[in-house]
Amino acid sequence: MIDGELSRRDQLVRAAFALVAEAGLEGLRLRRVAAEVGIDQSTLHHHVATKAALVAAVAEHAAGLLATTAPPAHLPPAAALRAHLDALADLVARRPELFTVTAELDLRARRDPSVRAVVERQEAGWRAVLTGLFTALGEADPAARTELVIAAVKGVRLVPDLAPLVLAQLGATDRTG
Amino acid sequence: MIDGELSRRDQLVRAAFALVAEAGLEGLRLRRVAAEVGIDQSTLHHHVATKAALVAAVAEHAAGLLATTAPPAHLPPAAALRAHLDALADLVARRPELFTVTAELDLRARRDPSVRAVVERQEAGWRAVLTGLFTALGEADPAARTELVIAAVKGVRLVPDLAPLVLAQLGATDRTG
Amino acid sequence: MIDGELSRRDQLVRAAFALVAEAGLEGLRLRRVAAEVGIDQSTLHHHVATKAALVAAVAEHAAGLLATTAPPAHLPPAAALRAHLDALADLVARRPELFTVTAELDLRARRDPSVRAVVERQEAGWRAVLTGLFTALGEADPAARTELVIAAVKGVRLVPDLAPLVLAQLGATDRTG
Amino acid sequence: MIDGELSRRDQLVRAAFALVAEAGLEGLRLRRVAAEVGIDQSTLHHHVATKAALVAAVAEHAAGLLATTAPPAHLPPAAALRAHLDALADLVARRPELFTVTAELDLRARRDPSVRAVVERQEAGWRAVLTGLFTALGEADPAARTELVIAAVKGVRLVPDLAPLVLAQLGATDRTG
DNA sequence: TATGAATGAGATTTCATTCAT
DNA sequence: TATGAATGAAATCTCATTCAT
Repeated sequence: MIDGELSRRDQLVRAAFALVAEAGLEGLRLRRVAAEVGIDQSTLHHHVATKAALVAAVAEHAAGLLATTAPPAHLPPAAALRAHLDALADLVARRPELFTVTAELDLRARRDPSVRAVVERQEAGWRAVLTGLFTALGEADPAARTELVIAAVKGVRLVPDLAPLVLAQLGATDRTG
Repeated sequence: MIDGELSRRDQLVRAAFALVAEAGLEGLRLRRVAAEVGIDQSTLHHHVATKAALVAAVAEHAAGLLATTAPPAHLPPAAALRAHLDALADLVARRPELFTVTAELDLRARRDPSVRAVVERQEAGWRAVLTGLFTALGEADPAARTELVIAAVKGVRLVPDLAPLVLAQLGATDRTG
Repeated sequence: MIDGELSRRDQLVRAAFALVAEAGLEGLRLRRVAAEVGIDQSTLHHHVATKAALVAAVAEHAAGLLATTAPPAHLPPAAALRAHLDALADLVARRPELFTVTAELDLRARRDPSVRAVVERQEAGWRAVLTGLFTALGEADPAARTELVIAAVKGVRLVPDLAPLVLAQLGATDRTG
Repeated sequence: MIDGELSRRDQLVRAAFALVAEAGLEGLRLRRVAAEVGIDQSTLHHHVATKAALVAAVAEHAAGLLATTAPPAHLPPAAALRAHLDALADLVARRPELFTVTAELDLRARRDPSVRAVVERQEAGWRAVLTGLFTALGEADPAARTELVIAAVKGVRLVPDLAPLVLAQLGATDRTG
């Protein structure tokens, strides 16, 4: 799907996404979003009712992008985990802004219920996948391993250069010896 | 030094800190900060020149609180690492807002040089401590272990309940066997 | 074009002009300008980006009014000079505020480059006209005569009643005999 | 009288005078005046009750400086006129700021009665001197000549470089031939 | 005489949103 | 779907002035 075929709404969401990556949610200005798409600021409201709705849409967009790292269902657990972590590393490298935006959204989710809903749904899915994998791998404490992975990924979000170094340590089966 | 003896400036910084924890940096309002301390909003500028300066002062305050988790110098490395992680877990449990504020500041640091300066200085110190410990412990890749700890801590910042679970996995000497 | 048909921007500029005449540039308040036109103060910014831009527009407006005193091109020099001075005297009598505003702008021009640009352009045009006339009249030192006229006009700006007395002395061809 | 012997009040008045020359009456800030003298802004109020009083004092100071151009009483009229114009030219060259300040005060006088009182008194004196001289010189219309001189001087105030050119034309006895 | 703290009034500007066209 | 004009609420910051010390 090329850019020209995107709906106005999608264009707006992507423009907002880019703006959040650049200036933060705090720096998000509807005027600029509209300008980026080439429409008037008041026209924007025909496509997105309110600023909060736009932010929620940005959250949905981000969740969609993150979902692409889910491992294929048919793979054996060890390979699936490896595939997932590789996909994450790849995504961090190719689209670092996505993770900046995610960090912004995590903070916003604390105060905005509609953002929280999206963020929590995405995270629940991720958590389920990881727990499933670690359980299949026979890990002693799959939940703990899961949280470590999630925390580590979230923690390197703003420093993409360090992501490979950190992610490489998460695939190892044994944690204590 | 009890609260009543704090300088007005310190009172303001702490009030701002609390407000950031509650409403985010985005929701920080000088009016409310002043009101919380019981002075006029114009008087606030008598003590803190500008909002940016206040935010920087909040960052300093946060850095100071985090510094209390540094392990005592005389401890052997294994105990020092344990002490540090325990102190972190303790701080997360007792003062979860500190970590919320830290997450806010990490994002702000991307755009505000004076906040960035404080945040980077704090993080550099932390990194040095961890790398020293892991080196002393004979870890194969002390830098990698350091980044994993930092990332994991940052990643659980907003979910204090999960902190023990995650932190418990970071002290283990062996990662791969 | 009657007042009711003026663009909002023009209405605002004229209201600002009147306010400067009354209270000085120092006393110019956007709130009052907007109120005078009957719109909200925030709407004013929809038409004029910034206060400085409004002041610059006022300067343009003043320059336009002053330009009406330029003598018709076809007149012989003596008549042209007389016509110009008469037009000036007439303008001083009919629109004394214009000259008050001009005096304000001359001072502001020292500090505001965009006002300076307008003021200097207007003055350069005036100077060129006068020098042309005095040269055509065979004056010994056209530049000197020009500056005397300009200075004298500027000097009586704030005392319209004295303008005729002063202007009457500027048309005389011979200055020293 | 050297600077160190000036009263605090005089120091403040001179500092204010300099600041008006630099930033205009509009840009006059008590804080800066106090800082320039090396005292606290609130201490300033022990010496000058109010900002308006300080401005009036600046006007007095300016009037005092202008008074130095009055011609010695004993000179014959022609020489006295020449002496006065020379003194003016000299003052413009040596202390151009004085004339900037004067221009500011003329505008302020329109709105501030206490400034107006000072300015009018000074101007009345000047007018009396000039009219006396032109009368003694047997001018046909001494009042008119007086106003031309006053206007011309006021008109070149902001362009000291042109002052000699303009002033030179004001001493000539004959105006029409 | 000097100061630091406090005040209150006010000013410009920004921004999301609405409405009529 | 699109727009330009308008709004109202709010926010930061400035500044002269006052008061207690």
